[in-house]
Amino acid sequence: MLRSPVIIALDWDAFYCSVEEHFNPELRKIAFAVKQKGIICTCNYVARALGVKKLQLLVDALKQFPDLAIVNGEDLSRYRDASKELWYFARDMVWGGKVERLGFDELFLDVTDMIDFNIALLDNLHVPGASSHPVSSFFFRMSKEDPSVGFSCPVLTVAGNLATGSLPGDFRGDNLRLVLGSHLCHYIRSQILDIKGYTSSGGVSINKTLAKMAGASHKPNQQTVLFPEFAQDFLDTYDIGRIPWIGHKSKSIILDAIYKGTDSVNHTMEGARDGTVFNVRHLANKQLFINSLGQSAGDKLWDLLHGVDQTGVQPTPDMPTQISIEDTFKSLTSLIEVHNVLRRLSYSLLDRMYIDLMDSDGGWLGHPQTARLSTRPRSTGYYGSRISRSDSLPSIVFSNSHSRDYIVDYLVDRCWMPLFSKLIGDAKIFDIVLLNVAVINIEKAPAKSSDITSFLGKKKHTDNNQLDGVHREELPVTKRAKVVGEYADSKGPRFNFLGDDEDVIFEEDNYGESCVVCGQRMMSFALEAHMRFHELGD
DNA sequence: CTGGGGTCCT
DNA sequence: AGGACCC
Repeated sequence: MLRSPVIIALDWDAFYCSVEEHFNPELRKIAFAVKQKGIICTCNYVARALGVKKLQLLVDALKQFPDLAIVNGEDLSRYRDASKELWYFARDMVWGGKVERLGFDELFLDVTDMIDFNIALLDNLHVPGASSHPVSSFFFRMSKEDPSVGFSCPVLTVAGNLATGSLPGDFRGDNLRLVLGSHLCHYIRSQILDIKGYTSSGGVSINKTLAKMAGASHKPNQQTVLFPEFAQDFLDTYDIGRIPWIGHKSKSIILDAIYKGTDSVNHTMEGARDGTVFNVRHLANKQLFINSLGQSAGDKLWDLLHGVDQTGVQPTPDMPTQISIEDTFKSLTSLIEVHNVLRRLSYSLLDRMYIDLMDSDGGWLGHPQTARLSTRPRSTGYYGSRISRSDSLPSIVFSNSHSRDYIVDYLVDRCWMPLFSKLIGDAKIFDIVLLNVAVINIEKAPAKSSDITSFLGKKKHTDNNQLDGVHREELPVTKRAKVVGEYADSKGPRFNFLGDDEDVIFEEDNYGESCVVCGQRMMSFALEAHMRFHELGD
């Protein structure tokens, strides 16, 4: 018999606020919001009770609620740290570590194996011929090895809310597995609250989308189970735009396709078209979805309307696939301003790389291959659209023998500024409201091994790619010996100088820079004044 | 006025 | 390189 997965969706309540309350418990009692620039990105439940909204403009909220306390949340470090801690904590409880993170505050847990193991234990208690399991209390085991690790739960009842308010016809098969899932969900949430101090909302169902939507239906600090026999009824009342993975664009395309040819006067406003799942299901069909959205997306979204979500839990890797730092401004119009911002962003980016890509010994766990610079021009395209340019990332960022200052200067002048020139092209005048620096294409470093020869044989090619010629020439010869020494110690690859046989003459200090405007070479510290010269001159 | 991040697909 | 989606 085909068994459905058991998926738990967890969502930390008002996450940024919870983190701030963790640092400052006084906040717990008052209405406060976390702001980023001119917007309230989230607020605690005390504030929500007053009517403060998420994503509300800060000025509007303060007009309406003059006493609302405001915390600046533009620096995400605290939230990122807390997010990682909670993710690891949850992951340690889930067999096989099958936990996927979505944003900073949501997790998907595939607990199918844990449920199946415990269902087998429950079945051993089953009396043949009896219509249901005879036990009202059951010890759910959280460890295969240690039978004393786990929790007791009443297996004849569901923990938390029911998505449609009704119980399933029977408590066997997949339904029983979801009932166990609800108790597991409750236990995991209790552990997270008791040990980490964070409340959460939980959803339990047979796939990620249904679990996520179930969890969102009762907040905060609650959980909800959605049995598959009620999934369609549950979904049918929702607007399609509220189904995860159906965004504004897809919704618009779908409704356009359905209402194509109807009187546009009557349907100028989105609200005039019925976008409920029920309505869309009955007015459209799979072929219409595929025709308007393409085979892949059409197929996927049509399935979603029917509670079918084939995407399993994809365990989030320890290393991110990209790291980016950005800032927004009213207006940035001069190279010197851009230069200064890129400098500041580069320090943050380097710090992030040290935190996310290094092990405790200072060895690199992964090497980004590409640097990407993104901007948002003031008023071209729709709001939020970005343009970007990328190039290979100078390997000096992996150096442990250069100062942070040196590496940042190098990055700004040799990487970000040239990319910025490429971005603005021939235009001498620009107006930028966002700058984002990112390192992407992060290649996982080979596992540490004492077997140097096999390691070299495998990594020779990529290591050669990783080392750009400029940097190779600039490394002082004393560093070269040091790096090779570390290499032999198998601390993980820094630079590969093997195969580079000829002796290179290194300059004492080769830190000259070229001005991106006129190409003149100068020391980095002179660049700022030089840029100002250009500003005044033009 | 309209964050600061992320992932995956095309 | 951009665009869709998520938070």
